[in-house]
Amino acid sequence: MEKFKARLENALSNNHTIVFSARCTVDYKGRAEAFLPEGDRFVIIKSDKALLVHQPQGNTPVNYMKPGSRHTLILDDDSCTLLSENHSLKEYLEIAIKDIHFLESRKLDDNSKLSLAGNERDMSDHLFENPELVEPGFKPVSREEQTKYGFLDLWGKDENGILTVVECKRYLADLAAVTQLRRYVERMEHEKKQKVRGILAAPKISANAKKMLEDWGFRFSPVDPPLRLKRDQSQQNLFEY
Amino acid sequence: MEKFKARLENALSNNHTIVFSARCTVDYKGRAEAFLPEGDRFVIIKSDKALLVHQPQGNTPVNYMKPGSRHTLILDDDSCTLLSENHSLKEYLEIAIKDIHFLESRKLDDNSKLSLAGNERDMSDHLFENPELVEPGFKPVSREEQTKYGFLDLWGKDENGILTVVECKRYLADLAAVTQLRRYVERMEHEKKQKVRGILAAPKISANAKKMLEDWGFRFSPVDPPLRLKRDQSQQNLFEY
DNA sequence: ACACCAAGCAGCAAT
DNA sequence: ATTGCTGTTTGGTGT
Repeated sequence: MEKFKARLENALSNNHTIVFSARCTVDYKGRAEAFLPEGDRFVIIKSDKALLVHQPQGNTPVNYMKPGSRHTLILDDDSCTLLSENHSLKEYLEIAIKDIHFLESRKLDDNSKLSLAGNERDMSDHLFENPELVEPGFKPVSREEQTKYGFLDLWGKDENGILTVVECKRYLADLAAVTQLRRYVERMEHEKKQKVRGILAAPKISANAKKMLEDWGFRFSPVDPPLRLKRDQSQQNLFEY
Repeated sequence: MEKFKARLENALSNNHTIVFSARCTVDYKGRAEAFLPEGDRFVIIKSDKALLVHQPQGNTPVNYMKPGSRHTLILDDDSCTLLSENHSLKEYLEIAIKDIHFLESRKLDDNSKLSLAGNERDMSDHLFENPELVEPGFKPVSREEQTKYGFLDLWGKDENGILTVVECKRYLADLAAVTQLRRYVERMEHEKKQKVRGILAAPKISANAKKMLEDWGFRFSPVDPPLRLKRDQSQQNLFEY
């Protein structure tokens, strides 16, 4: 335990990224309150002092602390407690450690950022540049525009010159997407004192959402998910088969 | 590299939970497409075959694969590639490994589930049992009820017997919360053919949301966040100071 | 399986 | 800092 404490504190003070495996219980108190009974988990502390507790299953950490937390190890007789505090967020986490399986730490050298294609912004860009996909005669005017009643993905005029608001969804359009569109349409009608049309552009729409959309006189425009990243020849790889 | 391959494959076949640190690049193709240039990261593979790539900063993994993926290590001359595939989700991830810093794995014994208090359900329970917090004279009838137009947190009758729908939010009530409430109110008016009131119960509301709420004749009821877990004396601990 | 919704949401951009 | 909104959202619940 003393060895563990020394290694952990050294790693923390050197801004290493740390992972250890331990049998433990976890207590959390902050935005909510939670307790996790005894079991084996991996604990990660990053160089920005974010902390993650991972069980052997599932995509998400079972407990965590935000970056900028303070971590203190308190030794008991044959156990120890890792206390994580974030006073500014009023969040506190306590890992009662019964047994330590291993600890590794390392100064990670990584300044890279993920580049990603195929998000909703790409989709509204795509529709802005290919307006006939929304509907024939659609003339886009603006996209990604902030208003008091929300943030418009895309708007323009239809073939008859009527103001038209388009809300994009990458996958299924649901009830929330319809109410979102409706809010934008109403806001624009109120601002511009004229009739405004609403179009929901997505690959799919749920039955309930479709009914609500039609109740409100809006239109669904089936649109494929946005294009993928173009990659040069050197990045052609094992994906193709 | 051959040693790494042998250890990784052994750990995978024994359903260990694995963590290794490596200098690598990451490619993802699936719901979107992404590329992460070279850097040092931790990679975790869980016993359910979920995979996470963590950079030294930030709360969330920079890349990941869902549980049930298949992982294969392909050896090159002085490097190797970890290929993760999820055919049913059509997702593919490729980690091109330049250097390995360490690998640890372990069979984690953990059947525990997190117990959590202070979520939105607790809040609607609390208001159901203490209806005067919503407003004087409010008589709750039902909560957590599914309808065609959505899911009602709480509804009942006000002091004058008027049907009243309550939407709860644990923190800030925003524009989306107002449109959600509005959808429920309209649905219930349509179903019951009578006037229905709407109340948004939350600790706070944004200025824009408040304006929209009032435009629609709804009311904001300031309500404290829900109660925390009660803990017995044996669990009184280091949090208190 | 689909749909709807909360999340200790996180992270980002714009005000 | 607050607000609004997307997310390779995740995870849970109900139909």
